[in-house]
Amino acid sequence: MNSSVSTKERILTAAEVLFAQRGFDGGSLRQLTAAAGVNLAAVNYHFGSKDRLVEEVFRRRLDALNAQRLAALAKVAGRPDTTLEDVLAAFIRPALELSSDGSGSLFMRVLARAFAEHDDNLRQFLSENYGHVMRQFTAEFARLLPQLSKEELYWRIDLVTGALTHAMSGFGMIQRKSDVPERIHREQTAAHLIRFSAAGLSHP
Amino acid sequence: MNSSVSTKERILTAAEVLFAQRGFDGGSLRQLTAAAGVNLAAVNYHFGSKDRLVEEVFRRRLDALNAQRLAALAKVAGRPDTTLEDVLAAFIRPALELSSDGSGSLFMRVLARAFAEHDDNLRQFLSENYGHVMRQFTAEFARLLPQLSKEELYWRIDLVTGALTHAMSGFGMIQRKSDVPERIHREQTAAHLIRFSAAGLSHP
DNA sequence: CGTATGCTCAAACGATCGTTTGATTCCAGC
DNA sequence: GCTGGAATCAAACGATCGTTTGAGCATACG
Repeated sequence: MNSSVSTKERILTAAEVLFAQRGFDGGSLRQLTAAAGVNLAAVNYHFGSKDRLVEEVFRRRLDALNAQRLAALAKVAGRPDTTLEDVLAAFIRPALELSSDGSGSLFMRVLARAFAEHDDNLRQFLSENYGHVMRQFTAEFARLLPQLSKEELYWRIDLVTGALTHAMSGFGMIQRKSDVPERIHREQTAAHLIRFSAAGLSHP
Repeated sequence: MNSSVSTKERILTAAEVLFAQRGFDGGSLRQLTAAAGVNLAAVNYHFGSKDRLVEEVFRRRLDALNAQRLAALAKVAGRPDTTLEDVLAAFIRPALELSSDGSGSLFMRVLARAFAEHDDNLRQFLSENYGHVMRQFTAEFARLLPQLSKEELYWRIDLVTGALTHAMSGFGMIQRKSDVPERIHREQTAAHLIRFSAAGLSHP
């Protein structure tokens, strides 16, 4: 009874769900392979180790996320009529829209969780692979907020990231208990985040 | 070579350090008891189980934190000349000042990590034991921000919590690499958080 | 002095972990 | 139809986990 999707992708999808629920240490390969309907040894065969599987889980989603962020930023960056809200939307909306493909909302919890764990290896991985995205956003924020010192700007962007991370990590959970359609809830979250962050960033 | 501090407290202190570094699942009782210089069985003897030890780690710090928060809030709540920044300071400063006793900054990472993990048991524990604190703060915020709807206020307080949690979780790490005295760094963090949050909370 | 109580200790328990192995099945290419 | 590499499988490996056990030690009380 082979399904149409490959074993590798079934593992990746099941990994997102399991890691979001139990964490990276808490979710075992036996639980994972049982949920995915594949053999236990398949993880080590296709990915080499559990750690490399975790890395692939991140890479698959983050590549798409940061590509969307950069594409959205490119549409508004450098233009004279661009507002702070435009740049914040480019930064925030793709992160929340990851949930549009079903298991994406679970991945957001995985990411937020890993981010909060401050694992040094993960941070280095994120910095190496996606640091240039943050650099581009920071440059555009600096252009729109010339009155802020570099240090002040870094501080405020970090607080925006914190609010976004927190909202992402709670997204899947609130969603579960609510009967509001996911799309609407996502829009509300994005709108609140953007307005809150714009006010926090631009205050004198 | 018995130290002057009790075995129970040595375990609790070592637990904060270990759990902050490795997480609750990643840190084992053998690593913990080795670092604390006590026997492996001491944890189960004094606390019953690893889970109850984790609970005690939280309770010891959070009792003090929320007592400080409520004391600070009581000084300003209900008064006609109280500002939004005053209430935010009562909410934020005790959380950051937990670091003043050395291993406290590690506990902040533990707490932020656990909070991000959205463990259902932990959330229930926090809600049952410290929910009244959040309720009092929410009431005072509502008094100072009468133009906001209840729903709008909940949203914004949640974003403030996210920014605070994020700042707390990064506190220990940034501190390690910096040569700025901890007290100064804490003041800067608090000042940025309060101003950022006040702007985000009070925007129209 | 005898003994009860609180605590510490080395050792072992069963369970579960990530990983490896070697046989087996599958399927494309000659 | 045969062959060879890719993929899957059950089974086992050694390591580590949280927890339990029972003997040993200390101190306080009758």
